[in-house]
Amino acid sequence: PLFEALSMQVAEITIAGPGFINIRLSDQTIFDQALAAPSTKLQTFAGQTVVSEYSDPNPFKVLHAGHLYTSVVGDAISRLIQAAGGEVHAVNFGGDVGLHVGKTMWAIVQDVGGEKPELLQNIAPAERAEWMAKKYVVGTQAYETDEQAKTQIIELNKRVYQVHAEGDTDTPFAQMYWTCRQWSYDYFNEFYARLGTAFEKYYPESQTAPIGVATVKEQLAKGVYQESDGAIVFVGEPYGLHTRVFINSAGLPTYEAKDVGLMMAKWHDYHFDKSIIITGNDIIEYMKVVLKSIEQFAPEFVQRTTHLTHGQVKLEGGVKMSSRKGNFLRAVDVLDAAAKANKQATGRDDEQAVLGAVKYAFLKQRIGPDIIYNPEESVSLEGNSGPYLMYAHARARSILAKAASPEYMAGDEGFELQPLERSLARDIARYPQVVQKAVTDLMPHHICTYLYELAQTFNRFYEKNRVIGDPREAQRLVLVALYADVLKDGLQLLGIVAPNRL
RNA sequence: GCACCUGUAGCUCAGCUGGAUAGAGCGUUGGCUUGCGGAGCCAAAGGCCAGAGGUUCGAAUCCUCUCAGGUGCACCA
Repeated sequence: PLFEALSMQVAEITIAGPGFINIRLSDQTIFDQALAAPSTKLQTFAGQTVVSEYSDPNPFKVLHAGHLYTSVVGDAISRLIQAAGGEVHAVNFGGDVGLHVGKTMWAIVQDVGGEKPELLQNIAPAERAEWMAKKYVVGTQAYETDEQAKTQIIELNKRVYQVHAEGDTDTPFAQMYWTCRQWSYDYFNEFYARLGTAFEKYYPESQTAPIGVATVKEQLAKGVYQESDGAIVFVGEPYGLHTRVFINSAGLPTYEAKDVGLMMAKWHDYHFDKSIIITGNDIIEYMKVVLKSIEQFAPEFVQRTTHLTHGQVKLEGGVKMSSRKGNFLRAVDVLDAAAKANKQATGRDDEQAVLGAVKYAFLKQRIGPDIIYNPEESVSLEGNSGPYLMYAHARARSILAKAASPEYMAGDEGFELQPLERSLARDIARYPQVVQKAVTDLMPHHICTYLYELAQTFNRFYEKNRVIGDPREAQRLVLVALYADVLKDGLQLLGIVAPNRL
């Protein structure tokens, strides 16, 4: 029976040199596979609960290019997992407590002239995020150059923890803190909405910190963590890692403890089958230590966790950046550069095209190394770009709009494809395998590479073959429809909207 | 110093669970295109896959070393 089934699908088997056998599928088989391609359902994550953490901006600070990048990548990966049957919960972790908050709050209090929450109303809503970012820079500089300021900032940092511990919403300082904190979250939400991504839950460090502290102290008693110079640390050397502080000598949790708390909170909330954390690659070693420490008391959490890391976003031409001075590449700088380039290239303002351009430019590259972003190239309608594929999709839809909806008659005897039809059908048929690879590797760029190749194959076909009015119109229309569907589906997996008309 | 990441065409990148002649885009050069949205198509030039060893029938891909660039190494996040 297997042989019989095969013989229906295989057109030819040839020896193709030493060690190679070529098996040519029948046109009917290729065509059937193409027909099934756009609607294939993958099962890799079927029935699994997946927590996907990415973006992770800190309240009281500005969103930089890296946040834009990780948001785009994290969104695409979440969509991939979802497409493979997973139930994805996108979450976001950020520091609403910690030294940077102390620095910013210190500068804010200085700037408005005391702990007077009513004075915050002088800051116009549109300027709040920018204003706070500047205060962070001022606070950071003061912390480094002014001993007295440093002492005050450390004190404020403790007070912020206290505000949380006591549930303080009344004192003037607490009111200022809560107001500014909310400004940050408003600013984040607006940004994510613009990108077309959304988070189910924010895990502020103020929430994970107490959990982390409790967990670390509990495991301290069991010997997982150790005391050292008044701090609580995890000694990583036995595992080939380094030692890190989880609770500092002042008794405050560091990022490490907050991350431990985050892991516990995620588990408590979701009982995940898989936990994916997407961050910059500067914290690879850090994360290894944190995970190794958790592995000592909750190995299954760590087994289910994947830490994906990516490089930094740099603008082509390389502007020197210094986060200390606050003149690094911000998320809006990237979007503005793309919008400007798009306006120049097309003469129009088109938010979807700009977003498609930026997302595609980020996603087409393998996750890992730094990415060099070129705004002009990203918005170009020629070459391997988001707008090019969006256009390709619109053009295909336009062909379809001119014809009656295609009907494919299955089971024709002696069904044959012409060479350019065949290569198009073959490329379409490959789609599920490509998505499968992207899902398995958690690498969206495979989809980009494929979609662009598909568009090229289509253009070669389209160059030489009339669709409407041709004797082969019926099956060609089917191919065009499948092509458009695959493009739309693929772009959608990347988080890119593919309108029928541009 | 130790650890990790990266090194493929002029530029930006695919290809990396080993397999046929290493592929795209941009840029350069030369053609095509009165037509379903020509934003395209065809072709040329351009590579010691950083370098050297090793494993293998076979290496851009795996291992070792060297070189170059980047990042991280206790109370920041």
